[in-house]
Amino acid sequence: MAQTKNFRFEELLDKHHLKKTGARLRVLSMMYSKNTATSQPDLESVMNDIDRVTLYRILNVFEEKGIIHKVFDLNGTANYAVCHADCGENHHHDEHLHFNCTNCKNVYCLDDLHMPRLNLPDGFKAESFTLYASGLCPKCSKKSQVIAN
Amino acid sequence: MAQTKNFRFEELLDKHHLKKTGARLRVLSMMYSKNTATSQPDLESVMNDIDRVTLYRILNVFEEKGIIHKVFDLNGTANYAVCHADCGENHHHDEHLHFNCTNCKNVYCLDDLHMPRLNLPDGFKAESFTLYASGLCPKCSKKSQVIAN
DNA sequence: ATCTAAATGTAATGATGTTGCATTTATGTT
DNA sequence: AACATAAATGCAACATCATTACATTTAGAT
Repeated sequence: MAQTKNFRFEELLDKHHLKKTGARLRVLSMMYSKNTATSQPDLESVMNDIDRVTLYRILNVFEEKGIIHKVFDLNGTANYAVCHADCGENHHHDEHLHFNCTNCKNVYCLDDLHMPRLNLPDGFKAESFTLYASGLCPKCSKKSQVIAN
Repeated sequence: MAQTKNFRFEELLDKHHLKKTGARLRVLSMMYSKNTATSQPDLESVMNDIDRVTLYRILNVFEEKGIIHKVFDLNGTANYAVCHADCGENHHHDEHLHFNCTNCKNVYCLDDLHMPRLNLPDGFKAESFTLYASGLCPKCSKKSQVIAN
């Protein structure tokens, strides 16, 4: 199974004309295994043998290629999540809800919740929308109930 | 008129039990005179006689008091805008659209566009919503037309 | 096996966020 | 009007993050 998955990631890199390096495969494998977005500090703490700058560049190139998209959390730090939709080079579709838990700080991409159509005031030409929400995620809202009782 | 305005800002500071200092009045006057959000670098370039840390703390205390609210632009840098709605201490209502122009980088608060109600997946307890859009603002979309012709 | 462009590591720099402490100032009280 | 004091400011310092330049290594084509 691990092989199947790895194979999938290698294909993905091929498709975007990126060399299949260990670092990139590990980053992909980590990001695809989570249902929350990942910040660079997160990556650094897990893969402390890979240089900070390398991670920075991996994230950048993945974003350019449309493999991941960037989303800022409540503190303004960048988090990255895999693009499930059809993102292409410099052409992102992350018009879903980003939910930032105020307790565990995780950022969830809720892909099913799409943007409603909005009428902008005269002159504004929107190219993309993003929706943010903050509050408690399922795990943390369960915990806070337990504590309250 | 300048006096009328200043008087208004002094009242505002009084209301929140903040001392009426020159730096604070100037920050208020600048922020209220613009229809876009202001980043700390913006403030620093205009008021280069005031210390960076002082501006940082002014922005923080204004946000705590609900005088301004924070919004991150496409680069993840904090921008601040005056709260037109009824924001109180640690209690913000910035659930309107934040429009980030990709050309001039300005962030507009479009207060009239409120959030639609959304049904979150089970377990998610949202406390606040924010809506982002990016694209061209009226000024820049006009310019780009001129260039195109 | 070799070659080359791409990827990585290292070093360095600038911007920003944040805290501690000494000094100054706004404002209530005498 | 002078004073006392808590609040506000300025300065120094440090942490983190974003970003670039350059030297070295490596993946993949020949």
